Amino acid sequence: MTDTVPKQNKRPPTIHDVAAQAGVSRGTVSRVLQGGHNVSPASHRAVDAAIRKLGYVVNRAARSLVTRRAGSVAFLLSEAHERLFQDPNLATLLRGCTTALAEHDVPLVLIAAGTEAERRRIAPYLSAHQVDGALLFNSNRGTPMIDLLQQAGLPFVCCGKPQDQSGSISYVVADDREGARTMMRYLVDAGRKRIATIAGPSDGPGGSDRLQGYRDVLTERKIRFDKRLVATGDYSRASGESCMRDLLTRAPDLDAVFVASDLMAEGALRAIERAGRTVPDDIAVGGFDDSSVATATIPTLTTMRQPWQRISDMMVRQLLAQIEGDGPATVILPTELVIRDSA
Amino acid sequence: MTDTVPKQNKRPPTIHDVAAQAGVSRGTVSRVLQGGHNVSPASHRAVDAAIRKLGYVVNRAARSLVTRRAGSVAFLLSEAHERLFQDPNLATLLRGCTTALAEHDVPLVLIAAGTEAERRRIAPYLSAHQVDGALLFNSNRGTPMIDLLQQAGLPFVCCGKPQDQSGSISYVVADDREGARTMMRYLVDAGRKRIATIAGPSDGPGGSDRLQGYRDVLTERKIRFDKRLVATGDYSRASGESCMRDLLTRAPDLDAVFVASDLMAEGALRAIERAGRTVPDDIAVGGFDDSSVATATIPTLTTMRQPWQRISDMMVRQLLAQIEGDGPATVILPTELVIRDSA
DNA sequence: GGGTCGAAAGTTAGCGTTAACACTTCCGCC
DNA sequence: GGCGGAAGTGTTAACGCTAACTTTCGACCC
Repeated sequence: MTDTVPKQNKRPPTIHDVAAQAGVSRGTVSRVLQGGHNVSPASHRAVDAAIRKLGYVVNRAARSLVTRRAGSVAFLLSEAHERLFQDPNLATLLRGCTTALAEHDVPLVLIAAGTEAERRRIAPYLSAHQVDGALLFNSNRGTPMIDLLQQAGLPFVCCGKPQDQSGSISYVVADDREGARTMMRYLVDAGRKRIATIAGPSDGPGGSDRLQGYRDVLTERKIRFDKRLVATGDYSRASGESCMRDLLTRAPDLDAVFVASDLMAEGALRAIERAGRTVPDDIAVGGFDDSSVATATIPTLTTMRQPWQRISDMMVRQLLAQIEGDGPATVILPTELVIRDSA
Repeated sequence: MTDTVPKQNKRPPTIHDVAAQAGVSRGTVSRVLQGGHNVSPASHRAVDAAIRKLGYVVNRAARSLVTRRAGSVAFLLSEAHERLFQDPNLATLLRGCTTALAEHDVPLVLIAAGTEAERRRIAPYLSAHQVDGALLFNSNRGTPMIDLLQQAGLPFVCCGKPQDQSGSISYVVADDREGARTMMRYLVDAGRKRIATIAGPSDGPGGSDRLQGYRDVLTERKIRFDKRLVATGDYSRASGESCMRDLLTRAPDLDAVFVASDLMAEGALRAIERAGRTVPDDIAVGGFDDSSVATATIPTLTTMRQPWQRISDMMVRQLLAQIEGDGPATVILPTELVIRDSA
């Protein structure tokens, strides 16, 4: 009379089973799991074979209990709902961090922390070290989340320069200022004389650095700064469009525009088209990000590529290092000019 | 001679500390943690007070070890890289599930499973039940991930109807067919006579249901089906634009178009504008999704809202129920017509 | 008054892993 | 030939929690 239930889930193998199979002690198996120091090649091979044979996977809960490490890190979604849904960079970063962490076998826990209520809810979770560290996107807008993390004594790494630089906070950014300079030099070298810019909010990602880069090159090339050629958007498509309209009104003779994000650049392209001007013949447009929209526009966008892959990797590396006891660090990564049709 | 290190991290309080503080046994504290059955009101209060006073947070690793439950669920990113970055619905769903799960105090682990290599890597992780269940987005394209989950014996819920319906698979979808009908009836009732449609790929989200809804209403209203009025895109902006161009060539007299996604509708708007026609006067445009782009277009999009909030909630509820032992179920949620400027 | 029952509480045995410790070898060296 | 040390291995005590088991204590009923 066999069991009627098809095949009941028999317990997964434990380190004990592996030890028995390999003919060694649990301790030796554990040592192999930790990297195999002080284990003879023969034992190592035996254990490896046993692990494969049994399909053994370490029980993270048990490990976590004794090591007092969660073995996972959090990605904090600190953005408000609306913004979250629109930023193509967030998706890119999230994907990059997930992949980078997978390489280290560290699960990524997604945590919503956009509202005050959410922050209150997760505070005990973080304080109790249910994760070993946290990754932050766009930490720039306000610092409540950062305060919380510091108070919890949890290692964390921001993507983007945090506003409050008082404490030593780890962060990874693209070189916004130099990137802006590169784009500007490209426009100048292409013979453009009246170059406008649509900057982002000074407290947003990139901060005022991209605007600063714009000014740097004007100075460098001895071009007079004209404040009529500067507009400030909020990184949304709509703001890019309205800023461009304003610029075209204030300075109809402009022949290029450096836009601080691709999304705004898309809006700008639209405004230019509606004004009956052409890109790039009348007006050259340079973006920033090389996000997914850059290839979707007509014409496609010439833009500065942010090295998201490397940014993710560095954030993860920095975070893991910090968890291991390293001090905070800041990493600045170079951007790359991607030439397409708009300039 | 006090310690020089500022304030070393003293151990967080354990259930033992709480018991001592409350003057009860560990068992009683645990019972309170489980919901407080068979605990006298007095003890319950004492334990609650102790928990608050000590700032106690349960150690999930220890709990997990003894309950043989991970206490977390996975969100599987089964999309290839490029698509992932562009789908506004994914971000919405991800956010919704995170929030819904937070309510149940269940962490969401993000797992990349878009490539074959990634799938191979996570297979043991899933088989070893390092998560209690999985949430899937867009399971439609192929079933390798589903096979893997079934093999691992892990409960899971899909967003969208899975292609392979052989096994009984839990899924949650918006009522695509009825939604399409609603939009179509709206267009017909508005006096449109030649209504075209841009459908999505039949193996994509929404499948052929939205196209079916289109045909349903034609039949219902005794309008002859004209295959020149049907184009098939791939849900991208670019495909919406090119499909619309085709439609305008094949049937210049069309006076409305029902587009199976907002992103494609955005492309369609563009094609219409370029063709020198106006929306909604010449041509009415109806979208599907009510994603973030719907309010960003000019004119804003009339569209069918997918109830992402409820979809997330139901997915989470279903998954948790399944983890508790319930059988699979399918949930179909109604969509809602959102009237804006394009129709 | 003895028996039964159930609620409320205490007691205890693990859950699977690691890390600290203890124990053998075995090698090289004085 | 004894001694120190290192490499390899086994042994064991936690880690914090839950669940099953036991105990206590009244209430209630015949």
